[in-house]
Amino acid sequence: MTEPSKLPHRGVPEHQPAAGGIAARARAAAGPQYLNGLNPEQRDAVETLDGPVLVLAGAGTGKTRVLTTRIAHILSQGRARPHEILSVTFTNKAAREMKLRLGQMLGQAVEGMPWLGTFHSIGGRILRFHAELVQLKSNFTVLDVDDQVRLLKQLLQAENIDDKRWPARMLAGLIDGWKNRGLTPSQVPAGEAAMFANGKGGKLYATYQERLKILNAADFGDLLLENIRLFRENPDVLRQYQSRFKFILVDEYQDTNVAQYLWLRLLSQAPARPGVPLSAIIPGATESSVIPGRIEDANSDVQSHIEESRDSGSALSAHPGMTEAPATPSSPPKNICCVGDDDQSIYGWRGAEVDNILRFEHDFPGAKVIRLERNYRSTGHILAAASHLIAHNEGRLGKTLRTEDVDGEKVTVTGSWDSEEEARAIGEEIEELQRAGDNLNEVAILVRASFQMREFEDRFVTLGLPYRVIGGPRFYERAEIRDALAYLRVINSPADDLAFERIVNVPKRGLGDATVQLLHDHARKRRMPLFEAARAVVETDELKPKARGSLRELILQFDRWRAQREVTAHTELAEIVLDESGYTEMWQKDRSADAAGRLDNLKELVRSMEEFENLQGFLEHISLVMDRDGGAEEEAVSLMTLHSAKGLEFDNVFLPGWEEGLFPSQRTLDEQGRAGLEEERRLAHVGLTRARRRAKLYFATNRRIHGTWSTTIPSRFLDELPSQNVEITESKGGSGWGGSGGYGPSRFDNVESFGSSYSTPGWQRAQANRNRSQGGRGGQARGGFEESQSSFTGSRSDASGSRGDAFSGGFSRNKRGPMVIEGELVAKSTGTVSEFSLSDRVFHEKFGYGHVVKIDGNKLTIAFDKAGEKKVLDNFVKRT
DNA sequence: CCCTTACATCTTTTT
DNA sequence: GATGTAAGGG
Repeated sequence: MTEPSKLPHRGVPEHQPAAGGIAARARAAAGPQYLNGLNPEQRDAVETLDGPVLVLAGAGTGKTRVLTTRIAHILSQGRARPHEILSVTFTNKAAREMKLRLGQMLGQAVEGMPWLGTFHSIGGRILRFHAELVQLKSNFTVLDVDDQVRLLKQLLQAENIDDKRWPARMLAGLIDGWKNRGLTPSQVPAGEAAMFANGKGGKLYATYQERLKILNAADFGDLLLENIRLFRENPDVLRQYQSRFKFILVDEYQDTNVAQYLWLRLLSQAPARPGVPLSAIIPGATESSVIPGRIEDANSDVQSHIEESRDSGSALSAHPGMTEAPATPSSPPKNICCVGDDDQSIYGWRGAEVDNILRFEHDFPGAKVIRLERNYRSTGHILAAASHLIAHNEGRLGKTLRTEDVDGEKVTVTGSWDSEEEARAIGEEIEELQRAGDNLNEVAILVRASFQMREFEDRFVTLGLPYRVIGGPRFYERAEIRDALAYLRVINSPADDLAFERIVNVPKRGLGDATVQLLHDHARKRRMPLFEAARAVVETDELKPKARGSLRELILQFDRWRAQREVTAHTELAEIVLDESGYTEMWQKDRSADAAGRLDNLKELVRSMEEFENLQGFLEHISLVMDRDGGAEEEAVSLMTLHSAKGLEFDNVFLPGWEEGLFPSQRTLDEQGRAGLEEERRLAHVGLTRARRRAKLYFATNRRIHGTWSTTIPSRFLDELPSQNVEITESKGGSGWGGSGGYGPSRFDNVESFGSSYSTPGWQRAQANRNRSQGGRGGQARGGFEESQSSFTGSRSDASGSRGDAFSGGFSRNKRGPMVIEGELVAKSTGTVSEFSLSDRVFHEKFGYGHVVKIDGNKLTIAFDKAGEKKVLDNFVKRT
């Protein structure tokens, strides 16, 4: 606790004094006001306006400041007007913050930046202008995951596919993945399309898209994918946007997916004369010199990317641009500036392609790369720990974060007996901080998975420690909000079948599955929306009198509301609808604990409508811009996942649950192999770099996962921390462990006695593999891998080298996790012949007996007698 | 048609 | 261990 009480930068990391030399200072003095206080690299990033620029901005290096200052610079230099700058972010929050900061920098006039927003909101905006060109109407509905799944469920039923075996959610995930990769139904690789429902996947995707058009709806993926299609099929439209956007800025570029990449690429192909170097393009010139031929080249260029991705069957190589030559030099990309940090790419599982940032220079020839490596956030020890950890990753551009700050306190690692003790220890430490005068707003607990949160909540409730959970279900994803929106959607567009179906029996009106089915049949036969079908059906005697009566009543209500819409303010209309439909009443009568909260949410929804001019405008934006951000700013500890912590910073950061299987997540390791491990490591890096002054890591020896207690092993990431920046402390819980002084090897010897799995053949074989590769050369497994990844040797030997690592020796060699990874790599690279053969009878601890149906290296597909078909590693089954 | 019981499932989640 | 979803009985 010898921390100096005031650090010069703390709390204002973006307003540090210029740290450059005399020359830099002189330039700064000469330049406009807003450039003051930028360091030389930041300033370079702001002032390099022409040509492609990639700003590699490490954690806490002033990324947002560079982006906003750059916009200010473009505007003040008269290089473009506000509506000629395209500036995309991923989150509404980031967009809001940029608007806010720009406003502060420029005085006002930010309203004139219509093209500052998220990928999806800008994509949606463009799409609405040209909706008819992609078979939509401009008031199309944006569906969320829920609607998507329900629609797909219907399609599955129509195709007579068992949605037990082929869940709609899975198909939704596949389609989402395809859209993320920029693939329209016809472009999906045949192998992948066949994966779902015995080859029907591709067709289902196609019919899904058709249904969306009939429903006048688009899902999130469509906002970009249909935009790309729009541009490709209508060069004149594309040209219009290409010449409008003089400058393009992209935030968090490491998180872009293929679709976003293609979209950016289309927009950034400047219509230019062949052979004119980019530097010669002066502002304004792009407008006048439009040469159609070149645009088509730009188009077909991107088209060929897509074609290519279709041809290559594998998901990995499907990334366009991975193998082909650089973009046509004669149509140079224009002024695009991407800011990102490959070390903070944590959304790979959602389709983000780290390769986009890794290949930037290749994709945009002549690109200038600027590294921001001066960290203005964390103390020396924290930064060193984070840097050393992330250095274990192989696939990165490489940055070295520096700080001029003091070393501060070492990063601490604390072991506890179980997760309960972990929560207790953290609770006590927070109370201690509180007593010492720290603000609770500067304390955060970052967990890997949300189920970890409960334990902390329980603890904090008993301690009376105020906390707030960040993340969780979004406001508009809550059932009551979606119900209310569904009513409004049916009023706005009677053809919105999904919305109609959602509320037709909410509250209960005696219109159950049978009735809905009847309406569906009727609607399908006459190719009309459900609502129209309902109108027709009530005139017949197909329904029982009771159902018929309530359906007629419902239709009359909607007719009345639609009429009222003309004469009533939209907020008032919403209140009337919620009231008259009996929806509010339904919750008022509900005696469950959260009913009151739901009613509050409904009020909040109506309140939020005030910001929009009318119902139409509200509905257009609601699904894109509604996010929580609960206002109440009382002093409280923040509790959130590592993912939602990105972009935030706190004085004190607690990082519990650093155990194998949980963090790194076993599932990620199983599914994504080495890439997954690296992403987990980036997540660890993100976690550490959130901390300004104190980062505290924890692991528990026992944790309850899925209801049963299991013994866990400290995360390998702990081993990867540099010992000189880490301090190992004893848990204050005091239970369980005798104080044998820290947790040395002896402790982990203890741990091992718990795990019976350590004597299994699989474990021993894995250990043998591990030892071989530890030895460096020679191991057959290792050799195979090195052949395919030539750069691996150097970085890895450094990484696993014994010097410096905090936990080298001792238990770190005895961990279970790495084996799986190594084993998988072995399987992939050497194609080791499995000791199993087809139709062998096998036994699995969890799934029971079965027989082998497919062998892929050491990965087996086994048809279990009871559990069905599963993929397992051969380590986990025994021949019978 | 609604309510009950059994059963499986169980990261992360910007839009 | 809790939660949500799907089939069965009233």
